[in-house]
Amino acid sequence: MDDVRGLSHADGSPVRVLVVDDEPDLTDVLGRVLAQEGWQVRTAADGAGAIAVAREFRPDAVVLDIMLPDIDGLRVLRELRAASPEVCVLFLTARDAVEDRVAGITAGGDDYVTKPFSLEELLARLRGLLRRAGLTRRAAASALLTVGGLSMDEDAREVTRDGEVVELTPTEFELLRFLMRNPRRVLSKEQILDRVWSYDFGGRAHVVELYVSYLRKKIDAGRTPMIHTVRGVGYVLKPEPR
Amino acid sequence: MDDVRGLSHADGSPVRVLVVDDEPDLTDVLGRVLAQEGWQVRTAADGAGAIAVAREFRPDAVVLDIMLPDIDGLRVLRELRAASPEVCVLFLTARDAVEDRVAGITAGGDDYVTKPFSLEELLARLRGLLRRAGLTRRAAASALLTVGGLSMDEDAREVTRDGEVVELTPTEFELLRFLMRNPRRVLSKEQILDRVWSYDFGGRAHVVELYVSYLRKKIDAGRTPMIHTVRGVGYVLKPEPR
DNA sequence: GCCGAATCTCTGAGAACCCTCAGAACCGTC
DNA sequence: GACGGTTCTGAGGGTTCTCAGAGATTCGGC
Repeated sequence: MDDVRGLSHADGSPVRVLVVDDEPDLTDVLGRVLAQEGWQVRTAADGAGAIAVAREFRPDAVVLDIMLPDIDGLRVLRELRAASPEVCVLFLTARDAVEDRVAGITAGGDDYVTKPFSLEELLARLRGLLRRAGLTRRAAASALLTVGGLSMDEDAREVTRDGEVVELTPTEFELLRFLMRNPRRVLSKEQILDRVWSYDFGGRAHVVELYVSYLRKKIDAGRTPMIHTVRGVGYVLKPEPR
Repeated sequence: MDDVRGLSHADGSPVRVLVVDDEPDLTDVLGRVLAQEGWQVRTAADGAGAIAVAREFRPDAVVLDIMLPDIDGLRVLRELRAASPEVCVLFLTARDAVEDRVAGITAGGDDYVTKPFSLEELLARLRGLLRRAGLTRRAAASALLTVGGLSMDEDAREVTRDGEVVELTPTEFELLRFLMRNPRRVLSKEQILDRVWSYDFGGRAHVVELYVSYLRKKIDAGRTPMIHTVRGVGYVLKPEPR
């Protein structure tokens, strides 16, 4: 379970993540979700706060909004790096500000997510960052999720059912990833919507039904179904009984 | 995987690289990239610092900017060589200052890269230096990359697909090298841009699409495609299934 | 077996994304 | 200074993806 939910240090202590953004709603949600994933979380609302917190918290990773009220995010980054060069950074950026400002970021191993993002995407990126940082010296094992006859290689973005490759669109992929990270657990449509779709998505839960139907067509077609409807509640992904 | 990512000494200890440049942004990114490649890295911002660090760090290779704020780079080199004659040096030079100064130096087996450079180019040069110096675990054979029916001789700059030689322009070659070093892993356009293009390149990710299209014409033309588009994410190089 | 509610699926429109072409700008060479 | 090769910009066009609406279907309770 440990490898699926929270990653931890070699000694078992939880990974520390610092979240920096000036919207309290966002830091709140992020803080809660990350904590739920088994990480130790602190938040800060601006650059000065981030630097102060980092000094004593010594985070392993930082989720950092580039647009901060006081100091420029890239400047904050440099400060953080000066204190601990190893720290991983996941940037949050507005869609249009991507091209010019984030240039060079992904080269150093860091990554970014454009607002508005889905929580699953942010989590996946963060996990990837930490995984790669912890594994630099060893072989770069790719993240492999498996549930019954289903398996997903997150790096290659390849999904197979009973050995056969299945082509998925980005949203389908994201939905399946969420299901595979929570096998045997019934997930409500609202829960799925909150995790897989961007936080500013206004639409109804109807899309979830639609995409579950897409997934079924590609994954369960003709085989023993793995995606089950729990009427009035939501959906479960279960490995077929052997 | 180990031979692809980090090179190491015969005894398995990681190769030590010292990076010397007065721009913190540059040493920062370089340091992280090199560390990610499995090397042990230290940085210095000037000649005096470099000499001091080298004394105790005893690097196997040095990435050295010729233009340093305090001491002339060539002077630093002489100092370093005096302490350990074996050290490999990769010079960083401004474009116009090339001929007069570096010409003589490279005779000694060292190499240079002109600013602004792409990270892939610098990495390739550094790997080449270390390989030729006999620091790698595997034999000092020429660097040969192979993915399915594709193979690339980095020294000869020759690429073949299913035995047929393919002519590539410098940028195409660099792009393909990056893809071949990360087979089966989906690379985003931003990632590719950050690695294959020079760090001062202001352009849009659109160029990546363009060059992928060039590469496809030369490499995949008429054959089973190896370069695949992952819509909304990026590109992957995959060996055709056998 | 019937009914209402929940769920599934089909369709189409709009948007996002990607590929390619043509030409301009930029080399280095002769 | 002209030329060939390379790199990059911009625009057009085709494809794919997402999502809303509406009808069809299934499910569970009665």
